[in-house]
Amino acid sequence: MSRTRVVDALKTGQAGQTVDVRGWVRTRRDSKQAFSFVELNDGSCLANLQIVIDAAVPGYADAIKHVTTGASIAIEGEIKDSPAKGQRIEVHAKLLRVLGEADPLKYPLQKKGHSMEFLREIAHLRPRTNTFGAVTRVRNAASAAIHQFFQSRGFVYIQSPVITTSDCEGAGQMFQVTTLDMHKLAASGKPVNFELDFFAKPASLTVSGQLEAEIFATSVGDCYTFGPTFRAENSNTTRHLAEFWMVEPEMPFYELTDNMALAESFIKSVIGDVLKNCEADMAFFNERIDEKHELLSTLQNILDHEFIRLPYTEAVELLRNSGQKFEYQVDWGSDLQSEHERFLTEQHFKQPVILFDYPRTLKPFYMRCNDDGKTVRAMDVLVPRVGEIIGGSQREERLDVLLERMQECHLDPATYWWYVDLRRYGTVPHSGFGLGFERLIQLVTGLGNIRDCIPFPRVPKSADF
RNA sequence: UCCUCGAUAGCUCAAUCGGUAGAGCGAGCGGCUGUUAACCGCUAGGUUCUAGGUUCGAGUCCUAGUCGAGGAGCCA
Repeated sequence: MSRTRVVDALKTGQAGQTVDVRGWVRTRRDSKQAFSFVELNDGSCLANLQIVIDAAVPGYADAIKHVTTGASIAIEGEIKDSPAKGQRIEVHAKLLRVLGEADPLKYPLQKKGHSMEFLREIAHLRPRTNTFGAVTRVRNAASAAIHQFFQSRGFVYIQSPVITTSDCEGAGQMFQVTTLDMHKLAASGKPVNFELDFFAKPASLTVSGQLEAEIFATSVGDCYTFGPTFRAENSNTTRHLAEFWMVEPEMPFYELTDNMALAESFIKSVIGDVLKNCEADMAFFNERIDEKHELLSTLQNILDHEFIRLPYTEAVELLRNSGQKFEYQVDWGSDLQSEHERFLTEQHFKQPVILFDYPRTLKPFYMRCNDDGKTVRAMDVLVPRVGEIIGGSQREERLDVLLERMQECHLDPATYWWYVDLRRYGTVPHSGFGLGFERLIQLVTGLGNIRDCIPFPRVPKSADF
């Protein structure tokens, strides 16, 4: 007999069927003389399967002692309609095997709730909780939805390199990659000779796959990357990770307005898919994670309305005339503070906002310059709860302007020779954006801290597991 | 990196003016019960984050550090 997953047993199981179910014990409630109730979870869904084990099961008296929270068991039994409220069906065990015990004195997970901080310290066990089981399934569903969105539109999935020797876009501090012996180097007191290093030059972990994606956008067409990126910034916030996953589509012949439209339908599509495919998990987040129980309505609101499109210059005007008191003053030419962004998306519009046409001085060299000479075709998508979830732009496709901009940003075109080549040979208008995957998970799950949106968070001073 | 707060039982926390370290939950045992975040009783469980210092006496005050949380900056 093959194993039945709990999700299938609960969904389609009918009284009279014999099943083999296996998983981990969440709780056990005893009726001393008669039988025990066991809540079995195998991770296939949020809900547990209730197992009834009575004294007639071979070895009951001995085995039941080891059926404790966290233990793994295998059950052969018969599905019956449950006489009590709380579940449609239950399994009456005929055979019980304890596969792996979990010493109740030592097993760290209790029946009752734990703080998120504590669970981070036991990241190897936290997927066994309701919350992290749900996060894991939602993260999976969102990944699938992302590929589905792009694949159904003919986008090509590109694997951009994790190790790079180009200081891409200066998007942030980079983690160095080396095989040089640091102890020897430090002891020798001599300067580092990178010619002796593995790649014969300084190498780092990537901060973005965008520049590589542009190569493929200008060859195979619409494409996207979806992979890990690394920032060695000393950021200690609820919205930053040193290692995070980023989705970066890049499209030839797209102007900024096309880029915005794609970003909007992308976010809506993924949220819609997750709501549809993870109903129970999403209901759980709405009930148990979001204190106000507004998660589902917030997400539905995002689906139901068109994103606001607001030029940076108008946003500055709006903020200045809002009557709202801000800690930081709003000036044209300086970046909006998160309090300003939050005001726009959470209080003023109460829905996602796409800000665009930023001052060129605030943005990197590759963004396309507008004719006004002051702004570039940049866009940021702001969402309630999370803030900036997408950053993107139309790329500068004109060789002369690009070179001028690189000079302005004190970048050496020789370092970016291959990137410049894309403008030298058959250049086309093109656009793209980057979406922080964990921030999307934050938005969808309602979790307050991004460290709970990735299985094993890497942040300053912490990279356990 | 900066600002604020915090670290006490397995977990979540309390401990008044500097004077014998407690509770709830969890766990063990017993009872009760088609139970379901079950319920009732009993029991065990402590290097009060680390290193110094002040004091007759420090969980409590001082100094330094480590780690955590929230906010800010940077960004996705």
